Amino acid sequence: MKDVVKDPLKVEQIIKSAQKEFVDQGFTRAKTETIAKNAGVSKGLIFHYYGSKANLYYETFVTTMEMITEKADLTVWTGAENLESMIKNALIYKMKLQIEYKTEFALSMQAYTSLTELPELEQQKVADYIKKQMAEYVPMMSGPVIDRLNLRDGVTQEQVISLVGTVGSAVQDKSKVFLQQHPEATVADLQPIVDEAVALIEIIEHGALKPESDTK
Amino acid sequence: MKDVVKDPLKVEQIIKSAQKEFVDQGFTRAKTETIAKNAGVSKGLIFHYYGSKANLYYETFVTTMEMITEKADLTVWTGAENLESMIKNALIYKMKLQIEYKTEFALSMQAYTSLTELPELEQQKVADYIKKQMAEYVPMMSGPVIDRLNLRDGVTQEQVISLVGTVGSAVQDKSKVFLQQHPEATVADLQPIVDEAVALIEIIEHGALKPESDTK
Amino acid sequence: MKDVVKDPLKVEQIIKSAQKEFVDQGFTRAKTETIAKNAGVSKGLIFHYYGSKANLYYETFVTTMEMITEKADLTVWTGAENLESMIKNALIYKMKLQIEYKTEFALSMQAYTSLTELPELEQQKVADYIKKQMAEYVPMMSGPVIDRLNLRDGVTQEQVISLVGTVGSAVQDKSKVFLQQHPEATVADLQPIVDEAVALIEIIEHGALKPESDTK
Amino acid sequence: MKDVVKDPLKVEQIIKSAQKEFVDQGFTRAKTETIAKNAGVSKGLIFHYYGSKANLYYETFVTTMEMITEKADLTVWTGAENLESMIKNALIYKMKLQIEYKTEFALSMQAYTSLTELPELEQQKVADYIKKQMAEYVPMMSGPVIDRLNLRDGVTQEQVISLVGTVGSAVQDKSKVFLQQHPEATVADLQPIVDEAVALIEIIEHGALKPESDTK
DNA sequence: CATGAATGAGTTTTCATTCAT
DNA sequence: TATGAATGAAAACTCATTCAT
Repeated sequence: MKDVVKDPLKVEQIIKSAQKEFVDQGFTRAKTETIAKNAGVSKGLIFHYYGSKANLYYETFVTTMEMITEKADLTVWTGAENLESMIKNALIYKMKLQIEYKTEFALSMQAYTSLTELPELEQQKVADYIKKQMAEYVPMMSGPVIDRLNLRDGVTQEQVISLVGTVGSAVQDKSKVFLQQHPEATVADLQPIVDEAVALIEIIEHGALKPESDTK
Repeated sequence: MKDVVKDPLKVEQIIKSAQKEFVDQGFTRAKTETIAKNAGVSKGLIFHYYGSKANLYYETFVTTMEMITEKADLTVWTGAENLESMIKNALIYKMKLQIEYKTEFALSMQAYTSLTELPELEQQKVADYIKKQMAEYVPMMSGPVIDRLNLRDGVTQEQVISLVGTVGSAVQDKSKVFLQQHPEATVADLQPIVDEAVALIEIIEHGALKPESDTK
Repeated sequence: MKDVVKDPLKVEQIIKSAQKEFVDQGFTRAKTETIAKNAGVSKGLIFHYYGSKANLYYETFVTTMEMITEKADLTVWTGAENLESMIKNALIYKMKLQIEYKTEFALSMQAYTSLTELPELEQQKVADYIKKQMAEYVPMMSGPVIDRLNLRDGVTQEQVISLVGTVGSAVQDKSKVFLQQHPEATVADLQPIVDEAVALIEIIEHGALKPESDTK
Repeated sequence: MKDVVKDPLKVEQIIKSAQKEFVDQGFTRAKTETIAKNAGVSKGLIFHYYGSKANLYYETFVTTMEMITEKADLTVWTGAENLESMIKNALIYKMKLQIEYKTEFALSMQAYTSLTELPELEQQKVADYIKKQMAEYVPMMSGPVIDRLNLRDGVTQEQVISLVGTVGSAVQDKSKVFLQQHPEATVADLQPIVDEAVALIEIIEHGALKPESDTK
């Protein structure tokens, strides 16, 4: 597929249409016909560009992930003074993105879930991409703040990252469901979910930090 | 389908074969032909019993969930003195089950993930089942112990349940991946995952409980 | 099939159930399962007795025809003085039967129509039966009256029989449709159809008979 | 189905092949595979064009009816001076068509007969089409001549139309059977059937008209 | 004799993919 | 390069028929 010359405009239309269809229908029930129609191109072009539906999925996924990570402003993670404010900032920022790029986020969250629907090869490729991303981003995102935390004896940075990550995922899940049910929601509407999460982070913080540093 | 007389032995063989095929291939790639062959019955019988592949999935899922919940010994949850030992006991017990009933657990964990592959109707039915289960079991399992905990001011039971549940899910995910990669694993092999989780719970406990009670 | 000992009661139930199902659904869409269930016997027995669905159809058809012709009181045809009264009597009598034996009549009328749905062999057998019946009954029924008619020169008995038969068929068709739409209809409700037909017969009579005899 | 672009040539081949298969085998026993093969197209294309076998039947039926009515030269009906010559002309003309378009006519005559084989929806659609056609054509065809007839007192136009129609149907039935048995028959071979029918019409005419007008 | 659970051949239908234009 | 009509392999599903009990 590498040597096929692609019209950037059409690529954009195809990917956008594919994102929507894959998110709405899942990989299996998504129809290339529908994707092509909504993209305003022919079915043939999609296969010309991407070779197969499975590879279209992979490319759509990768493109989407790149777009998301590109938009991600790491400073909201790295600039915070304590866990609580970091999470709060990060969550709010993420929710802004999640609202603005609803479909893209949904796709990224659905990817792991869609794995079994894919053929062997693409299954592997998507899984590898996710693994690579994880390895790269999770520490990068939380590390700088974690470094500055005054952890209790016996508590490791990895544990804190793990707990925070877990809570973050849960928040993202809740937001997704909420956004599916309220497509016109704003950040304000998601505030309760943020507040809930922040409260949980507070508990974690209290449990992870040395008493003297356990005051904000 | 309710009034079709079913041979319990064949039902068992079919469900078992279906569990394996659905777990291995996912709903879409699973072939009724293969399920029938491995169950030692005819394709026709499966349709005679279950009406459609989608409904076979639903019935397989429900049967599996019932089997799992039936095996679940709630006392491991309800009998513990503190969060840490409760989680420890529960996790170890759950892992034993997860090893013994690898396929069943995999199916139960895959269900949510398979939703988009199912036709509308079954999608709804599976989702409803999951929702109902959640509502029923989560509080029942963690409630009794949580009740006895001496929570810090400002920390609610719901928050603790939420945190513990989140960690539990993460452990289950890790175990599943591990078991896929090491099909012959024993509980001992999963011990590191348990230990990790227990450490996280300790942090949560420390963060959630009043200082005076925060010593075991 | 001849050497299979059959329980007369069960035969009756099967035939009755088969008549209804074949009439309601047509041969193709009729299900042996449904026939067996409504007959209160097992599917197996039907095949034990009749060997195949197609042969069941044939036997049902023949039994039905025999029942109808047995009930037919030929004197209503043979006793009349003129065409008009013959037809009138005959039609009314036939309608009584058609109301009383709705399903049986419907089956007999549907038979020709169902031919293409049958396998070669039964197609032939049903067609032969119809042909034989026609050859036997039509002249027997109208002959005696026709013999007594004083036909115009150039008008043959065959022509009159043909015209009368044609009108008779048309009436039967109309009655059937009417009975389908008004299952609880009585002979009185069908009177308009009879009157219409009688008027047509009057015209035929007028056209077929010598002027001097053309007055009742 | 309306918005699928269809190659007129292929449509023609498919419809032609479908006509033959449906006439030869009836709806149920007709195989889409056979239709496709004889049409020189793939099975897939037929479903692409028509969506289902049942709808293919409906479209084949409608196309056939349209072709027949298009070919029908109404002047043969409307131009005649008296009943007898009208029928004679019409029958002969119709038989020419029936010979030339044997399959098409056979399909049109079989339609009513095939109704029970079709799924509910198509059953309805075909029945509706037939009803609509009937309502539209019968009066148009016979009306103009009937209008000019000098009917006896007590004889209505409707009655004459009814009788003539009945005879016409009977002729068509006979011709169809004859043509099935003698596929190479010409109009001349069908002459006896026409003559028979004309004789019947004469009788009707004699019976329906005022004596003074009852001479040609 | 009678049963009805089980079979599997036979069909329809779907849709990713191809390829002539 | 782009199209989209056409393909046909792959699967789900049906139901008459069988046969062990």
